[in-house]
Amino acid sequence: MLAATTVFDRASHWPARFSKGVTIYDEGEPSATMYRLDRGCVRLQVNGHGGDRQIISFLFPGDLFGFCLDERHASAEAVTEAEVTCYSIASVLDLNGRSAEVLVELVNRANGAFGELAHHVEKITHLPAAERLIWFFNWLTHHDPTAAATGVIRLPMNHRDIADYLSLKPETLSRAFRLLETRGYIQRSGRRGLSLTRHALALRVRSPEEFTALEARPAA
Amino acid sequence: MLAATTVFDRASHWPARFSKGVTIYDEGEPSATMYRLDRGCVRLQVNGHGGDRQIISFLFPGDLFGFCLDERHASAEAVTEAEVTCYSIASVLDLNGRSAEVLVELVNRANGAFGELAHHVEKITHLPAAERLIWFFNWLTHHDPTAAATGVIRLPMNHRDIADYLSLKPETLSRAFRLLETRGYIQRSGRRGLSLTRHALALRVRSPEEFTALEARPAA
DNA sequence: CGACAGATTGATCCGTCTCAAGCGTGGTGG
DNA sequence: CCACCACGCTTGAGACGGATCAATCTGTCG
Repeated sequence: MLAATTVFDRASHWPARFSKGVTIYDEGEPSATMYRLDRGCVRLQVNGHGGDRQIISFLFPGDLFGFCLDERHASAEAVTEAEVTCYSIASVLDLNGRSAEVLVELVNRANGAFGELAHHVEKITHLPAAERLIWFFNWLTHHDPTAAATGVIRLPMNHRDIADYLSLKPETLSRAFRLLETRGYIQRSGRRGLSLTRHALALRVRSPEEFTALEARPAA
Repeated sequence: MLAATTVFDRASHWPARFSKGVTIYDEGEPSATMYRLDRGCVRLQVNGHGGDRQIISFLFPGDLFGFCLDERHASAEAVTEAEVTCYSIASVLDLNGRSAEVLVELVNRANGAFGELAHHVEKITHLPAAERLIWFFNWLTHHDPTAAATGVIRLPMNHRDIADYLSLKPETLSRAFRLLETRGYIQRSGRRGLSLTRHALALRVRSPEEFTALEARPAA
């Protein structure tokens, strides 16, 4: 998967680093640079009127972001210290004249992001709090083979970020955490550490749909 | 704006027509064709577990859709009788080798859709029912210069579609309609016709943010 | 080790969903 | 062209889930 992104390495690029909490770009800014995340975690978000914030997606190493040709449609902020590779958009466009892979890669990435967001919307609007959280854990493990195998997750973001991603208030999220813990789906260690129990892992091999529908609703 | 889409007319293309309610493609299907909508209205949607449906976007003439290179990430259905131009994806990719505009056009469309969806999520998760509806009217007028000028709208879709787009139940949507009517923001004629009143039009010149925040909340 | 931001817990409120009847419009057939 | 029928929209009453407000607790970092 890293190989796929090296398509762009023939365009002009350079490394950069953003520290925790820093804004990488803001919605509405003109865009001249796109990024590939190499280490850390980044969030894409839309900031609403009254300080309300909707996190659109969390990005992990290997993910591409900011490939807008005109201006930024959302903001990007570093969740943790983040190392990225920056690509000049002009030179990526130029590269397209020489290599057809560029279009394929960009359009696939864009469509993938769109599809993922579409499903995210469906989930956060139709699932109750605890099931949204399970959905989130499932989604996290898709981006981390280690977590998928062992069930151990080290959350890079705080609860407020998760709440804004799942469209819940921190208090409600906290109650959802406790509910899943009580029911034996997760075990927590500290604020950022958690492991999916055998119980949850066994269920997770099936489709997320079945998992959430059949197992999270009824009381243990 | 129609001129921009004729970029693709150098690729192989043909016309097609779908009647009301017909599925154009389903999520998960392999994709070999992309479309430009010429007349009518199409909806993109994700179908959840228990018959729950989230409408991601309504498409209008001039809009491009289905430009996935591998498989469909969402379903597309005709809201009304719809006339489209179909483009072979293979030949669009081929065209990219000869014309750099192809990449620019596709990536811009994809990013535009992503940005719009991101904002849609923010709205439907943070706004109360009546304000979501106002947001929807505003969004509709962006796609129809005539409506923007006169304030008269002929809805192509039924209330159930609007409800699934705004993530509301039909009953709640109905109450939101009545509320806006009572407060003098809209007048309705029949099930599909409505006009934004002077009151609403005057407010609409400002940003949707101000409009929804300042004017829809307090009782008249 | 100490302090502070972030997380938890409890009590209460409010908006939307749900279930159940009545419409009314728009489309159909006579 | 009009009358009728059916589907979709409307309206009401009640329940429920998440939001809110406020106090306390606890990891994490200096």
